[in-house]
Amino acid sequence: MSHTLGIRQAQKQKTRQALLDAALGLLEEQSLSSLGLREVTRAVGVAPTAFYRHFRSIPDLGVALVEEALGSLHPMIRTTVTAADNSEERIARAIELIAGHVDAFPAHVRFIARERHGGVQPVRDAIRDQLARFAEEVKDELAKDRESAGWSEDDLLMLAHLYVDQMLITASLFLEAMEDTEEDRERVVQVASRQMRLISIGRHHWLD
Amino acid sequence: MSHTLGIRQAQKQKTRQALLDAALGLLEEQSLSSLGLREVTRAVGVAPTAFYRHFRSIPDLGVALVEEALGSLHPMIRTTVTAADNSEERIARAIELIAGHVDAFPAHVRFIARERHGGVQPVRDAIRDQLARFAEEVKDELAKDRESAGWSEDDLLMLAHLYVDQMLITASLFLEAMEDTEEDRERVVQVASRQMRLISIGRHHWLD
DNA sequence: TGTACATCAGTGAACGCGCGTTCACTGATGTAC
DNA sequence: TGTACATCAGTGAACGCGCGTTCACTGATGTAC
Repeated sequence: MSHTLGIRQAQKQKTRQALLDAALGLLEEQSLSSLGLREVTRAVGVAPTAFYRHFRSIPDLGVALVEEALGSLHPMIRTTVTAADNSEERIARAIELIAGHVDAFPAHVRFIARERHGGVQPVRDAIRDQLARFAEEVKDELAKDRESAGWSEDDLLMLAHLYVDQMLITASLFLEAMEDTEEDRERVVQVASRQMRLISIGRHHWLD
Repeated sequence: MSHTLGIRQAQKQKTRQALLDAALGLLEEQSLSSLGLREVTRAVGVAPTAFYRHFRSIPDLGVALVEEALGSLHPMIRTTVTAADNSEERIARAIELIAGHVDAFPAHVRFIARERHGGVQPVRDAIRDQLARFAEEVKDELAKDRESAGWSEDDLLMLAHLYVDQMLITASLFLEAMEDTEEDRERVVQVASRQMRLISIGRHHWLD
């Protein structure tokens, strides 16, 4: 016998997820700071008051969206970093991974890029904390690489932040290029690859 | 005899500037996408309708703010890049320049960081265009350096974008650290310096 | 310098509208026996 | 299995409020003669 949720709880989760999805969709064209509670419930098709059964406020919903969005970025960043040393093929694969992630979760990527410096402080804080945790993980991943021999903890963390920021910049470029021609997208690939390569070269000669 | 504006035009410019200043102040705690016209006129002390004598809409005011804010960033980026080769002292000086600029124009820096990926498209477009122009200038500046011998135009532009992005990231870190202790600020200086150094090293060995 | 008219930055009343939040409610689901 | 009661996700009416925009206006500044 599988342990299923009660009908009530299952329905509640479904509505909650619908609110999150609707909000994410509406945030394609505006910032969280101007998103309205009624706007979200209207998009879902529930009464405005139903919102309060799930979230205290829009900023509260925003924080929940951070968890969801960075949950999806998590494996992407991890895999990308593992792939990102200075060999050409591995850099190319890392860039492809980022491009694929942006294609799969464009709204998540947009949300993080937009709200990272956005107008709602609890959300900014949540993103900052999650990205710091990512950087820590990336640091641990980098530490395993034999190229990291002789590196201090501080330097590894510095490099980890550089990689995380670079990935977000690249993801953001792919997002902007989503409706462009294949040629424009290729140009993004070229620039991102070269920037990643330059960082890899810097990493390689760091201890010279 | 100096050519002064008429009293009428001078007063109009003064009000216009007051609207821009008030908007910038209000944007410390929210995004442009949620900024209200009445909010801005209230802060200035004029009737809501006076707004229309100066701007069509809030996004229109936002575009004007981009010009103003990036006008102030312009000399900073230029000087920083000129200073940013791989010698330790020059990197330190570049970081100091960025820190000084953030101290002098925190609201401008915050506005650009926030609205670069914000919810108002015309403003995003204006920022993207201006940053692309900056990158072109930085490229021209880099081209003059003897270390750029043998570099392709594409590679120089790639490096220019990397520098511009890195400067914005650093500026944004200083902004977040503005109310922190001196120790926290020093940590930002350390990380930013090392990242800049790593990029410089990558640049130095690019043609190996 | 003075006068008569034109310009136009800023005003203030009025409008319709959507907002966030409160409250008592309903009725399906859950639970105790 | 059936019954009686409790829970609670979602409802719908109502509220006061601030919003963006329109319009005809005022009165200081500018201009022509």
